[in-house]
This record gives sequence, C-alpha cells and structure tokens, in this order.
Amino acid sequence: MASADSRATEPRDTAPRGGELRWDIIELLFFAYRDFVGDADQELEAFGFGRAHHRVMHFVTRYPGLKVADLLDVLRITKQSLGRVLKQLLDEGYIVQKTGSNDRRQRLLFATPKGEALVTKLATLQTTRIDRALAGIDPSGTETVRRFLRAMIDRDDPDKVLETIFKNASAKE
Amino acid sequence: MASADSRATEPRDTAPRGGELRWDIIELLFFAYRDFVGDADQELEAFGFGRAHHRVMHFVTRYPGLKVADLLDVLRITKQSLGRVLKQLLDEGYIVQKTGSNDRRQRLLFATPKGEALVTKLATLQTTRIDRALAGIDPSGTETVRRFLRAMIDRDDPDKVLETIFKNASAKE
DNA sequence: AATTTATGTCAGCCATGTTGACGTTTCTAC
DNA sequence: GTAGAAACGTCAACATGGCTGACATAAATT
Repeated sequence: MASADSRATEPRDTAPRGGELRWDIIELLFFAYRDFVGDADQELEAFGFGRAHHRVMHFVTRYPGLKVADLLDVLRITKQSLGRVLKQLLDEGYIVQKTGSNDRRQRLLFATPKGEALVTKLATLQTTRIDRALAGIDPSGTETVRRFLRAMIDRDDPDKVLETIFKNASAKE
Repeated sequence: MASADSRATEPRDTAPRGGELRWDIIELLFFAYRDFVGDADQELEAFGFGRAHHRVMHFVTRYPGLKVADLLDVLRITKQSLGRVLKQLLDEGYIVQKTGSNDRRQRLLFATPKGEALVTKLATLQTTRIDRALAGIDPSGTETVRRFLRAMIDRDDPDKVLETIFKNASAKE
C-alpha cells in the first residue's frame, strides 16, 4: 500500500462529460433528509417503533380510510413487510380497520386518537425543522421549494395519495 | 369490526395546536427522496451493490483522502457496518486505501477510476432528475432551494464534509 | 513504558426489506 | 349458481444493513 498526505479534503469534480453534475444538491438532499427523519427516530424509539411504523401511521392518519392496497402503492413495499408493522399497530391500538361498505373485502384503515397523537407529535418535530429552514425565505420562495420538491417526484403511475397531492397543488396555481 | 365507506381519501389536518403543521412539505420530502434514491437503486442492483455501497463510494469519490473516521462521522454508522461494505469495495477494486504519511495509523480512502466511473454514472442519473425539477425555476429560485436544504441540516457538530459544504456555501454569498 | 488512538474483525442480534406458497372471504362474470 | 379473480392475511425462509460487545494490532502520545 502506498502512503498519502492526510490534508484537507476539498471536494473534487469528476469529469463532467456533457452537463455539470449537481454534486451540491445531491449531497444537500442526503444530509437534509438524514436530519429530517432523524427528528422522528428519537421519539419513535421511546415507543418501540421504527421508521416503518412511522410511515404507515403517517399516511393512515393523513388519509383516513386508506385501503391496504393503497398503502402498498404509496410505500412501495410488499404486503408481507407491511403486514408485520401493521399488525403491531393494530394490536397496540394505534390503528383500527373497518370493513369497506361497498366492497366488503377491503380493510379501510383509520388512526385512533392515540395514533393521531403520535403522528402529530412527530410532524410537530419535523415542522419545527422546516419552519426554521424557511425562516428568511419569503412566501414566493417557499412556493419555489414546493415546486422543486413536486417536480422531483415521478409522475407516471401516481398512487392515490400522490394524485391527491398533485391535484391540490395544481388547484392552488 | 365496524364497516365504512371507501370513498375518496382527502387529506385531513389533525388539530394544529399552535402553528400549522407542514404536512405538505413533509410528504413532498418523503416522495422526492424516495424517487431520488430510486434512480440509483436500479443501477446498483446490476453491480450487486446496495445503497450502503453507494453512500461510501460517493463520499470517497467526492472527498478523496477521506479517513475511515471521517466517513463514520458523515454516514453516522458504526465501524462494523462500514467495514462490511468497505471490504467489498476494496476487494472488488472500487476503492484503494493509502497509509497516512503524517499519521501512519490512518487509512486514507481513494476511489479508483472504476469507482469514479460508477459514482459518476449514478450522479448523472440523479442530476437528470434534479435538472428536470429545476427546469422552469430561475437561478435565484435554485439558490433558494439550496438555501432551504442547507438550513434543514443540523449545524451543531458538523463533520468534515459538512464543514466543507457550509464553508463553500458561505464563500459564494 | 504505559496509555490512547485508529483501525480491523469475529460473533450475534434486530429491523425491515424480499420471494414463494397457500388460504379465506367476497366480488364479478358467465 | 358456479367459476374465477381480487383483496387481504399469513407462514417460512432469506438478504441487507443497521446495532452491541469483545478483542487484536500498530502507531502515536504522554
């Protein structure tokens, strides 16, 4: 093995054949998302839950009556993976299911007050971070951030939740 | 179990005690990041690598000469977790290590051309998505997005890489 | 010379993703 | 009315990538 100097580590642009690569934004997304989800992790630990539980709880709380199949589309995991965490959340009373009245095969999912309280708590933590990040950015800048994030999302084959998000977004413009 | 209607699933704002919660941005971050990392996942599969390998390769390529300890700070994982993927990357010739010339205990990490090529390929995919998202956003809007993402990141106890990122950012302003 | 630091490694556990197979209930189509 | 498809649940096995704890070695520091 050769030996090398251990001095400062300046970022290096690897040959940008064609257009420039967005190294900066790629890395900012990594760190921003890491700290963003980190907010919730600490709280979740106290409940014996993980990120998987949070994701399920979040979408069920926000979109009451979501079907199991919808949730699978949103989370893009298998029903076996979902089943594992969903069972715990049902058993521990964070979520309840009701049989669909049109189609009695469906299990519609609803958060209990207990579940809602947890999701709200976690969303509050994350909102604090977002508000801090948006302090000093004016309303039009905030809308720019939203537009950027929306445009980062695949629009082919949107699931039920994404449809709602995009629909509400275009309604506001 | 009760039964319920399976009609449209409108997002519901749970009681916003105090300030409004940023449900929209919370969800946009989830979906944007999901699709952003999804770009790389497909390519990685062809190499038999996972996201963990990508993160290591990325930072070693971008910050040549990074020490193992630096990488642990950046990724916030244990040395055992890092060791597992790092060993594979060394064995398969994507990364080489050189003994530090100041401190011979250190192992400074460098990407090989093969490693660089892979990282560049993955960054190109992600850049395509970012460019698409920024199309129709003017340069000042792009800077707003960068400012937002930077402000989302914890600034207490920044690691070596984050220091560099923040330093370069403030230099530009 | 003793201790601390940087790194590597073994062993095992946990969370959460995967595939494949199979069963039940309920709806839909013929 | 019966056959098939759809929505959901579940069992078993496996992979990835986190984790802790323990221990080893080489090189720097005191």
